[in-house]
Amino acid sequence: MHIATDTRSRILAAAKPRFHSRSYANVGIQEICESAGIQKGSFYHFFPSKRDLVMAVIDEFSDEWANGFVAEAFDPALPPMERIDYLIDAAYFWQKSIKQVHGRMLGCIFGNLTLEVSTQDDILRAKLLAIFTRAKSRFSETLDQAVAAGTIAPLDTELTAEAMLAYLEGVILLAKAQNDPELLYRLGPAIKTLRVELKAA
Amino acid sequence: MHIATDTRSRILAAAKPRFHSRSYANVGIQEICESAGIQKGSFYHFFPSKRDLVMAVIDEFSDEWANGFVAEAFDPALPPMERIDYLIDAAYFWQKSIKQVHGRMLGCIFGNLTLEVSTQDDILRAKLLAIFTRAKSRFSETLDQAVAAGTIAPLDTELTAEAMLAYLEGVILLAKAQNDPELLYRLGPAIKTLRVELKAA
DNA sequence: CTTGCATTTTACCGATCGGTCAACTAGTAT
DNA sequence: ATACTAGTTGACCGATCGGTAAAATGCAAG
Repeated sequence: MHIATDTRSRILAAAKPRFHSRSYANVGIQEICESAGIQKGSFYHFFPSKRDLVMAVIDEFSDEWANGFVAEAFDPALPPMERIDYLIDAAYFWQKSIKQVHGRMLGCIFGNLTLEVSTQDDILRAKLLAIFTRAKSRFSETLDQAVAAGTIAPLDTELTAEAMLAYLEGVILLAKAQNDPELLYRLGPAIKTLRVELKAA
Repeated sequence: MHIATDTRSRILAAAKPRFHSRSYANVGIQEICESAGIQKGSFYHFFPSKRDLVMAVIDEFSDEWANGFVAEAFDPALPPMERIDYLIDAAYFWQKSIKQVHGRMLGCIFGNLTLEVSTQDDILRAKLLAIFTRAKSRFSETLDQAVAAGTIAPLDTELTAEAMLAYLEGVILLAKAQNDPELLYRLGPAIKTLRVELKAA
């Protein structure tokens, strides 16, 4: 591991907040290079294309969440339904802290990118879909355990998990439209009222 | 009303499907002019800027919906909660028919634009927020009537309406990530299970 | 000392971006 | 006939886009 790989991480460090706070199309390679103190040719030594860069950014965000709030929230030591509360809380506080620093509600980078690029780039769409699929399984495992524990009545855990994920993304979308993370606080807890019944056999 | 105003509508006709199927940044004025058989200078005779164009596009979509499916769905003759079913159905069939023609799930242009531009352009954000606010009040009126009719137990109709709107947008987002409108069919009906309780006084 | 490889720099590519401007056309009203 | 105006044209602006290629640099192993 050379110190030189530091260049790659400087590029990522410059790209991450930009893609999060603006959009895929609105962030240029040149700007990233300037911010990283790098020449454009050097950028293309580490990333074959802009798409590869944003995929690396997606991975970084994904890892950050998986090892951070998500790991805390989906702690097996917590009662299942409390994990969902925890996740909503974490999302709220995160968005709120970003707004305090940045002045704006930036929302979920996965949702942002999905709506921007998924009709134009199937590879990016697949990448983002994989993120959502993983998130959904965290929810469905939790719901399975809640049903097993008798905390909630039996339901279609797969579909309800997907519904909860959709709801979370939707609330973040609306909060972004209002530039106000407080909407997450007001609407977040209702996620637990969502139910998709089991289909009769 | 001159025939010449036909130019303006040709511009809009070219712009609408493009902004819907791609993104704000990815659609250029030049492309729109070519598709409309128009010179660029002519475009700027009718629209002061790209932003004004997209606002006109937003208005057109909004009017289309308001006079179409939304008017049908929120028909006072229907029992309140059936109106919501109707709206979900309409959204599903619309997305499905677009996919059949276009090959892709395009989603909701208001949601798409919101996530793309709302950190970068407060005027567009305000415009989109107004769309959502109007949509929310359709939901909340419906819920008010459902509560009054005793169809559903009392709840916070304002917040529940907002939750339902968020859920709808979220489901469309996830469906777009999967490029599959069927998700709307599977998850849509669960919208009626959402509840935000009245705050104790 | 040399070979080889990873990294970086510099200059460049054609294309496109949103937007401007002055000249021109056509129809209308006086 | 003339003057005014809405509409249209085509050329043009500087800036930026994503990406490329070749030469230079630094470093490490033989």
